[in-house]
Amino acid sequence: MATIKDIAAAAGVNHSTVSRVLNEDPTLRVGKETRARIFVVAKEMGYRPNFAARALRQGKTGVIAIAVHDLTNPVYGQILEGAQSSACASGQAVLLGNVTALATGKGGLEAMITGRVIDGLIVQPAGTGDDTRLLESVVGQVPVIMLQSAPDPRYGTILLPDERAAHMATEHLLELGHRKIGLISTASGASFSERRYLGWASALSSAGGVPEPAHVMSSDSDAASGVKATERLVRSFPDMTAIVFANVMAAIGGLTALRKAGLRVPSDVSVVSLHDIALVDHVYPSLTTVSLPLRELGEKAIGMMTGNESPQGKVETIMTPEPKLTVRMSSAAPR
Amino acid sequence: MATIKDIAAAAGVNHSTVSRVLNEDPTLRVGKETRARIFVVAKEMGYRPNFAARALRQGKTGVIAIAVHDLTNPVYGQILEGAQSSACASGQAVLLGNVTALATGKGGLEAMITGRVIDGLIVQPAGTGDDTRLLESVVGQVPVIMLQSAPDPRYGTILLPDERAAHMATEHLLELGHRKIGLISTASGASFSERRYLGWASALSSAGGVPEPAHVMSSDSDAASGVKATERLVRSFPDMTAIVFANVMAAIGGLTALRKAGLRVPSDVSVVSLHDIALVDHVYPSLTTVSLPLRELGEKAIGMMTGNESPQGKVETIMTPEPKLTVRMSSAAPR
DNA sequence: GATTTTTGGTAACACGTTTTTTCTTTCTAG
DNA sequence: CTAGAAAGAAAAAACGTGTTACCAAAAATC
Repeated sequence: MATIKDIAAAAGVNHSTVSRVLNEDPTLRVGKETRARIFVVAKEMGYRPNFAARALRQGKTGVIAIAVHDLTNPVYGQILEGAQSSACASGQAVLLGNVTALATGKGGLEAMITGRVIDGLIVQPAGTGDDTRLLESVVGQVPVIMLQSAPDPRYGTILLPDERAAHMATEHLLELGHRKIGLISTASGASFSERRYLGWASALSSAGGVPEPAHVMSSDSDAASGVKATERLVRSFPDMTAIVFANVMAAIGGLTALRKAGLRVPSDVSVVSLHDIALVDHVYPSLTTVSLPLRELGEKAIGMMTGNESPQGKVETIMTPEPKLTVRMSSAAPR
Repeated sequence: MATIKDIAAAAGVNHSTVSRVLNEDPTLRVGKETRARIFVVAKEMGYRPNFAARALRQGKTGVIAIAVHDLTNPVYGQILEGAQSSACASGQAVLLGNVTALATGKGGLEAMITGRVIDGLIVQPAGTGDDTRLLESVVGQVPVIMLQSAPDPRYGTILLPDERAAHMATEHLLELGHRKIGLISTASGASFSERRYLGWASALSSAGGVPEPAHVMSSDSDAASGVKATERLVRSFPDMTAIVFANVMAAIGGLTALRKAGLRVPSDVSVVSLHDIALVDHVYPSLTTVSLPLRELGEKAIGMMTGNESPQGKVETIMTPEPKLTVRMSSAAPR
């Protein structure tokens, strides 16, 4: 509650001197003991600059919004945690948004941007129409970083090593001896779906196989959608002996679908999924996964946003930590 | 980017008149056509009030922080979604915090509060020391609402019908014919753990049984912790034929533990859990659950915070929608 | 001894609102 | 016709910062 003027009065100086001392203005020359006195007084009065006043004067708030679709999805949760902790470390704050609500205008994001509440926006797109609507309405008004999206000069982009991870997942199945390997992909049209497809395809090719686009089914990143996509795949291609899931929530749904179809995992069908979350140890059978650096994705996004250059047009791919294969019960050699 | 002065100039009036017209100041009398002109000009120039300036003048920001422990837990995700959508509807924004980070001071919440960034704080405590540390450091500085906590005159409280839900879960098992029913509770000392315990105990009592405190094991609200608690329970009491889980993530871990212990669900041990999340359809076997109104919890919290009276000391229990039992594969009559 | 330079700060304004006060004009009642 | 009320709106003040411009005195230089 103490303002800069209270500090100034207590220290017996002008309030502008307090401001300049606390902000370490290099153009101000101030006596050694005056400076010390100001610091002491400010500390003991528990002074904190008023956020609104500072934001008004400086034209920025230090608040970054991050929009995801589905807060109940642990995959996004990890990204959020990364962003959150990274933002805290640099004195920023993270404002939480829901893509669907935002896109429909109900989220008030529009007002947040034009009202200069937020300094930047980070979006984890799902590859749906909502994403592009949201993007169109905000790009140019505020720095935007799209996670896992197709690079574009209008916004910054951060990518995961999707191709590499999908390649590793597929390779694992190939090494076990599988040859008929399907892919449950993420939303068609999304940039990361593309890259994961390429990883799957390249692994098959380098093993002498032929990647069949028909062996790919699209799914959203949730269990219910994974169920349906898996049902489609096993109905169309009953001879598949293994499936790569581009998203772990879809994979969890996939296990349900396979069970209902009377297929045993891994003896009838092996399953490998991207995204190594805690949950995969607790589904049955536990899922073999390839991890992706999700936390780092969130961290890097904040880093790019708070960097001194504008994020526009920048593209970064996260290379460390590398994707890591963790073999669990859902994958085995074909019978 | 258009300011109120730009609107004023374009409409040929003083900027204060614009402000009062747009905010519908009832004490202002203004000509019919002047008012109309101001509205038109404001709309076509796309005017939005500057957030910082308004916050500075009004002494509040319209931003509410909500702190949870674990963003990757779908249970908390539902609470967040409820809070988020409710906040949006009333023109507020939700700032996301992590309890652990906040408590250690690294989260910058302290600065957010003393800097008047946030108008209020909603905390979902886990019943750990972090919660109380966080609480002590902020209570009195800003309105606080604790979810699912023991009521206290210093903050507002919102409760779920925990006892009723736990009672229903236990009753379901009793009706199936079970008599030896254990409880995997949530963090000991937490207020909601207490209430869930009472629900379990009262159901047993009213069926003529005797609730044994030894048949209760504490677990945190995550799968790994659920594994350990379940192991302890089945090791100590191999004759249990059913278990009530106070938290669904613990239940998911519990399934893993039972499987490893060689116990079949539901033929050897029946399982019922609180919290009806999408995931329970996709574990094996699918979980019988009793739902709790989590979204409503988040919504109500925002409602209490934005209500005209101070939330301090208020206590509300959410009664609608009622807890609902959904029977799935994990519960059956004992052999 | 006069002028410049350095030291150590102060004074004032700007940021964009909201709110309170004040001012002019026009209507109304007596 | 005139006092006062009401209508319609402008002016000014305030919120707490940050920043630019400026100033007085002391010290250094010419």
